Amino acid sequence: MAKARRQTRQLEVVWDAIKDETSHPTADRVYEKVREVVPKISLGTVYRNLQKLVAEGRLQVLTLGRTQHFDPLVRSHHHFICRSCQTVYDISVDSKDYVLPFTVPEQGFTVNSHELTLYGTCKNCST
Amino acid sequence: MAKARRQTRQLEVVWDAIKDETSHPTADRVYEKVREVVPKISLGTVYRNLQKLVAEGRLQVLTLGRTQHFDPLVRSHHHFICRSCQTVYDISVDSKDYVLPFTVPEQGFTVNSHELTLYGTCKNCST
DNA sequence: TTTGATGCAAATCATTTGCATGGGT
DNA sequence: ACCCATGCAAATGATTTGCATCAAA
Repeated sequence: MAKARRQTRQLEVVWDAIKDETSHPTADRVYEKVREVVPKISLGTVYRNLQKLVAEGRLQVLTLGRTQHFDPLVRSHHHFICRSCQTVYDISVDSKDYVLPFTVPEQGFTVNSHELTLYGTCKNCST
Repeated sequence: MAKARRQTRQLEVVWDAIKDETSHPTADRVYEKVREVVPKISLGTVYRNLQKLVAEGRLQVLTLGRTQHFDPLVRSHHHFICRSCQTVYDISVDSKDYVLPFTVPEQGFTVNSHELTLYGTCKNCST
């Protein structure tokens, strides 16, 4: 049987806080934002709900350094990270002509997904 | 003036421990290995020397989850991570014609490097 | 001798977890 | 009522850092 999914105010508020974010916030950042609506929410609950959303495929996780960033844009896309200001930009893959034919090390390997990250300098930091 | 580079036994031993590794060891794993040669070395020193090697471009860092893995293979290559056993495989890029060209979000962005990671199931885990 | 490198332990940072209580269903 | 979700605080895991001492140069 499927696990009971429970509709709580906290989960709803966490989702509302991130669903339209394009800034790839950290859990802590989401916590601050959510606190404005539900001041008594705990950081642990924010983490638990973010995990839940990730498990459901409603969020994607991007690890930068040691910190997780959450990203509601789930359709296939890549990231551009500015080495100067650390800002993460989404790169949508409209022109899929850019997804490449992969060659895997040996026979017997199956590729299910991939992640492409570009590093460089963004517009703002190019001075 | 260039910073004084000091040749220590610890740095040498850390390098020796990792220079031919293909298993993408963590700092802790390197620590264990190095201890066999210099039992009194401290974990902090291992971290400091790994950082040093990374700064010099002799090692590459690969972050999996919250943990850094170190990789002496510095020539351009990608990674294949098995979702089942978490093993990291190197994929060398002989034909570099294989990722570029990139389309960046807007004008004014400069791409210096990129990282491509493939996820899937490796030979051993395919049963 | 000078001062960067080390060993040790305590500190930090992000995240997770145990447990008693609260609130969906 | 059942039992998942929450709040709180303590625990964890990886990495970093302060400081006195050591050892390359």
